[in-house]
Amino acid sequence: MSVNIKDVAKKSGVSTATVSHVINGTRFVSDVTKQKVQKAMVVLNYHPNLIARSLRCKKSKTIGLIVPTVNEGAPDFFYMSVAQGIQHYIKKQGYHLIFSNYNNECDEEEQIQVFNTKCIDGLILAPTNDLREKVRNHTLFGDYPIVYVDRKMRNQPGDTILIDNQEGVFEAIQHMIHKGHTRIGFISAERGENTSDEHFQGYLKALSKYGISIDSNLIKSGPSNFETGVQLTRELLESQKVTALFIANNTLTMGAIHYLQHKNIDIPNDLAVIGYDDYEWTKVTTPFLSVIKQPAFEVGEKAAEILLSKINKQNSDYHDYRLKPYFISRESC
Amino acid sequence: MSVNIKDVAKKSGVSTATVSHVINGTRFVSDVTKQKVQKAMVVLNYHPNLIARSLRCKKSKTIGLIVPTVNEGAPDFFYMSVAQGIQHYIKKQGYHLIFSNYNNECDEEEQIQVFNTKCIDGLILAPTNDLREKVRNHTLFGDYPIVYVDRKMRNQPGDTILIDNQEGVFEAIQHMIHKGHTRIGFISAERGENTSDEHFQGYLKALSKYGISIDSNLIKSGPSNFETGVQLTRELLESQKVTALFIANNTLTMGAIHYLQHKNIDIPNDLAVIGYDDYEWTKVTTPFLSVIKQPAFEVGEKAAEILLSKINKQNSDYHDYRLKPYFISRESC
DNA sequence: TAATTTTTTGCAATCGTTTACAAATTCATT
DNA sequence: AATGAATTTGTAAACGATTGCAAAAAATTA
Repeated sequence: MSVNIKDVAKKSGVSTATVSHVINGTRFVSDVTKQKVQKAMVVLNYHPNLIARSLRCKKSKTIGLIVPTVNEGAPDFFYMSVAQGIQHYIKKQGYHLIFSNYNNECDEEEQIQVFNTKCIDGLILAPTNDLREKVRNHTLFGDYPIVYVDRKMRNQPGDTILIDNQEGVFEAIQHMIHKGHTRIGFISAERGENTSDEHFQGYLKALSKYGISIDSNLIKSGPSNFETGVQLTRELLESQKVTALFIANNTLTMGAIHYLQHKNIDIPNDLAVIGYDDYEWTKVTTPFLSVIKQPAFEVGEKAAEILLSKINKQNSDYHDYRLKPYFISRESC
Repeated sequence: MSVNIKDVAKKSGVSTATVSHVINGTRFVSDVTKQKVQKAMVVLNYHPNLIARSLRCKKSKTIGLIVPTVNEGAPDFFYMSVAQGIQHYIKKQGYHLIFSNYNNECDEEEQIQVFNTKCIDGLILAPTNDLREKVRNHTLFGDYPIVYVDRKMRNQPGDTILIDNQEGVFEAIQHMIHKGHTRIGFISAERGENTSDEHFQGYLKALSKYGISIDSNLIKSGPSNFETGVQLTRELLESQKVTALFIANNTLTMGAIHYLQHKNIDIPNDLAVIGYDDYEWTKVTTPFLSVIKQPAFEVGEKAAEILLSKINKQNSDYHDYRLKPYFISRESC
């Protein structure tokens, strides 16, 4: 792989400038020389060195991605889909993705530092809470555009791609109401994060739209893990009479479903259920689970689209973009 | 980001050579100048440009990864874990990963071409059948080391990291036999791929070790999808009397479990079950599913380890490495 | 044919590092 | 103080592309 532009130039009897212009179409070259050059390129099996090109042009055609693709040991499917969406979009434009998943916050900062030296053209980042604080002081980022996904970064310029969490929950609850349910349980991750808060808002909005009063006994929340899902579901069902249950988090949904199956509760007759995230396991349950599906892949695509448009200076003002989740109606409600 | 080594040199009153040597520790520099240089670097917030370095050193500290992380629209968790394993290992060594997932074979070839121009230091590749044929003719690869994962590439030099498929199945079946089962159903993906063939060998090996005769009626295979899993399980259970069932493929396992839950079959009393791949959904089923877990993360780590050792010329002969799956004993068998 | 315009190409600097080679400085020795 | 050895630094050429500027070649015109 050590054949370079000079070799091609020599072989075809022209200057490197001409070869370069043939490659990039950046100025007129007569047909006859163009063909000489092209022939030389295939004969020598020449491929331009992108590193040299990057150095000269100060464009690497590479974007960085920093997301937690692994969460407490387990792979985080949401961010994986985001990554795939990005990949899908940028590939078409000849861009590359170098990616890096962080495990803790200190790590995250370090990753950004590394990316800075890599001359990335842009960055897609899912910021932790911690990072939001830190970045206020340091000059952490280089002078490339940044797009944030899933979480907002208030004190920093940049676009943000978000999920319309409220709308997703609203639709699900509304669907339940249309089916005649009025006592609807709601389980979510701990309040405080903007995602769970928005979920809760969606729940309230739907109930109030249809004039159903809020019963705080039907509302539970806790840390996002399997056991809590089991636990909260048990607490809810043992103490309250509900005809429908919405769980606003995938891991909690798994716990809930496990409990319900274990207790042989007839879904949807005894209890209608809508869960969160359309992962593979929702197709194993009996009956198949209706869910709110987050448009993770689309988030990735959108992030990539916005980022590339920023890189190419096609627009310069910052926006938040909210993508609507899908309600996937299967058999559980 | 336009502060470069010259700026540092000027600021600290030394030559760029000295700065470079301070950065890399490549020759002796007196303490006093070393400190001047280091101070200038922090004051200016200097970070060496890795692209320039790559160009000069012909080392990019970047490795490429080409795997099908998306398979028929659905994310492929196996390769995702592989990717994470790689990531985990190379990060510690200061390497980066650029990755690319292919959807069809022609795409795969193209991706390799692109990587060649990126000056990757090494490549990790899950080759398709198709690629194995193609590569015979072309000079497709650059002169970097290559490590193959999951599938062998016979006509090309390189190491291969494989899973000991036979051993995994053997252990599972043996476990069933120890529990007293003799009529053990076996469902796998279509024969022909070396993975399914190895699965089948494991089944045969276990049965013959314990002197259990082979009954071809208990052996089913078909394309890897949910419906086939349902279908084959039904066929097996309706026609044969079996007390245990092993499914050597995750998607087929999902179908099987769905059928069994739907039919209200008592696991493990009516039927003991061991499935394939320890994905999240195995913890939703009632009872929790015992599985053969493929060491995907470890495959990634091992691939990275071997590749980096090749890049650093620490060894030069090619090997196949076979990693043993884990048998995870839960409640279904 | 000479002058002028148009078409087509080449020269050489540049991007930011690393590194072979050599030069300057310091130190010890006589 | 002059010499040589040891220590410490600097100069400048790479790496492989792109591109502003200008020159050569061809075509047109007078």
